[in-house]
Amino acid sequence: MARLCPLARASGLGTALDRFVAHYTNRFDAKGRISIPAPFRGVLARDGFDGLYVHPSLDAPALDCGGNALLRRIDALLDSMIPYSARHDLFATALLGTSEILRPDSEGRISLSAASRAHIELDGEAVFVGQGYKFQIWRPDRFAERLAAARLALRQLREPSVAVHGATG
Amino acid sequence: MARLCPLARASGLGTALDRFVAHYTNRFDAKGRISIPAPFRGVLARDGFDGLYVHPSLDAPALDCGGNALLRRIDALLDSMIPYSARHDLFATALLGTSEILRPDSEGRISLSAASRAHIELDGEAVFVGQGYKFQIWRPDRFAERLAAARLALRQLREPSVAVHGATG
DNA sequence: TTGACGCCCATATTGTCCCATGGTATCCCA
DNA sequence: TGGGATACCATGGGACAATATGGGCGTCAA
Repeated sequence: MARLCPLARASGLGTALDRFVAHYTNRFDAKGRISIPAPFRGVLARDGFDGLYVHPSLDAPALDCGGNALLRRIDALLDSMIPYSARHDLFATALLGTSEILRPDSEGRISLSAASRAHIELDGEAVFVGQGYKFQIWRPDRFAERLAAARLALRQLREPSVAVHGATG
Repeated sequence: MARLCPLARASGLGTALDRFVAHYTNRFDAKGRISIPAPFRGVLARDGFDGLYVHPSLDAPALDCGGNALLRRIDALLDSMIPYSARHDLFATALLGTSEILRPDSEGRISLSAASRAHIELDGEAVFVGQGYKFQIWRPDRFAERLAAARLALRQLREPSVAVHGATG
């Protein structure tokens, strides 16, 4: 079984119904396949999207993944623009041109394209990070850095005057 | 709307399956033929257009391709302009006058006209870029440049001041 | 005749489907 | 409460199908 973060294990969030929560680390096999965590597959099934919509994250070295909920956000953005305008085409290129619709196999595995793997420099393992209406795929060490930075910022926010190293989570 | 297969209608997949998404790089063979990516062929088949409508892009060194959905967009654009106006005739010439209708062979390949190839300086390889209701054909290096620009523009539009570790949505 | 084009077949590669397996968590019953 | 049985899940690998690509051949028009 995939390694589950302690928070999810303790709270039972791993079985959340309609939102992607918690994070899981899985391995790529020799064929380049990787399992979508079962809880995420459950969310996708509820979402009604028979497949997985994937595109490079705009703000992070990661891939954004989801179903109809994610697709609706992209549709809303494009529909707000004038068809056939330069602006529409530019955004369609960034959002649709770099996307893929993957079809998980019967075991719930996907094969990421070479372009997607290269974008986040995936190698051997990947972390699936729940983000509510979508989830992200990270390179493990990059995600650890991001997580550490987030925690540090949180501590500093709560106790600005206390030495960071002494704080306990 | 294009006809939806029963599965797509039932599962809500229609909006995804009827759109050109992702991008693929294919090669020209010695005869100047190139394969339309299979997923795009599927969208075209669903669209019902017998052939492939192609014309030079208005704003980019690329070719716009599609079926009935693309033609409807062009019609709508022209209908929004004053008939016989200079503007109307200009667009009609650009969108209709320089277009061609190609017949893919039994393997799903097309042969672009010399004019079309010259327009985007195609040589050896071409990138097929999904844009929803249409797709574009690019020279690979030009597409890489456009993609970088598009992603930058989108990032700036969405969140002018992005938090380092914030949620990306 | 010659070259462009459509149609057919061949092939290597890639992707998909199916079954197997080992490990882990969960459940059930004593 | 504990221990065994069971279900679930990630992972591995073989078989098969789909796809991109190469090339031959006949037709038609210039």
